[in-house]
Amino acid sequence: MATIFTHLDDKCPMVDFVNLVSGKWAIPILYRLIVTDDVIRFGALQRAIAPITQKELTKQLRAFETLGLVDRTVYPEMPPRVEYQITELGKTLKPTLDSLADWMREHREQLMQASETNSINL
Amino acid sequence: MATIFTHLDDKCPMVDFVNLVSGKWAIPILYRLIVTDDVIRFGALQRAIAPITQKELTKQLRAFETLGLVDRTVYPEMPPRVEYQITELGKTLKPTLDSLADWMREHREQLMQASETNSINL
DNA sequence: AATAGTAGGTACCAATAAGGTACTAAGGAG
DNA sequence: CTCCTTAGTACCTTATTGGTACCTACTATT
Repeated sequence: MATIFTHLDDKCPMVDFVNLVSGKWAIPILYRLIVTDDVIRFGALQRAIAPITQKELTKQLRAFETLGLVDRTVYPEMPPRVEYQITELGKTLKPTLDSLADWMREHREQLMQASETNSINL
Repeated sequence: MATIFTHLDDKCPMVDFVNLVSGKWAIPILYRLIVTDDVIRFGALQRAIAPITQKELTKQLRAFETLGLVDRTVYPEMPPRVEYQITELGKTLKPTLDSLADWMREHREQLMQASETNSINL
């Protein structure tokens, strides 16, 4: 999951990045919270990032809370209500993730075609 | 590893992204190839992205080759020589990854401090 | 009144991904 | 002769992820 400081070296900021913000669903979760730009409940978040599992979403959100990227508010009701929101620190990732989303939208077809013609494990 | 198309939906470009460009070391590898902007041998690449293992680097590079993000040239010599280079398609990721590297450099201290005070699994 | 659905988890087990050696090839240096 | 080189591969162990089932207590349907 998140944050193994075994190799936080200056050599490569990306290695630092994967050590701090790791996990398959990390970027999709942060991106969804950023584009929402408001509080969002756990269930709504999960549906937006489908097919992430509850367990993974919980684990990642807790890690992001620890890093100060996400705020978590629990309402002691039944059934439970928990609201999440991107922090100011988390919002500083917006330009970067917007850029990544644009890149993906622009090159999705080409990438899919390449991997199909070169036959990859489906 | 790379490319499971089970859930390539339009809902979230980031979910598409993690399905195409997946793996812990994917971003560090692409970033290193992009900043190098020239051919680089397997060993040099591995040392630059330490502590990645040979196996992981090989696996990811093959996946990127399939996606058309990386060129691979084998020289039938002994000891073997294999050179890798980012493609034009791969270079289109440069602004995005530069932005991510800048973000990491700018917020590294804050993130590390947050995770230390909030005590995370080391 | 008994069941079904709700939302945010947790516990447990299976599947997958990643890491750690050791091994290979042909030649050159010591 | 032995060691060292490089880009892998094979084999095995560990870490991460996914797939159910279960819990809480209230509300709506049957």
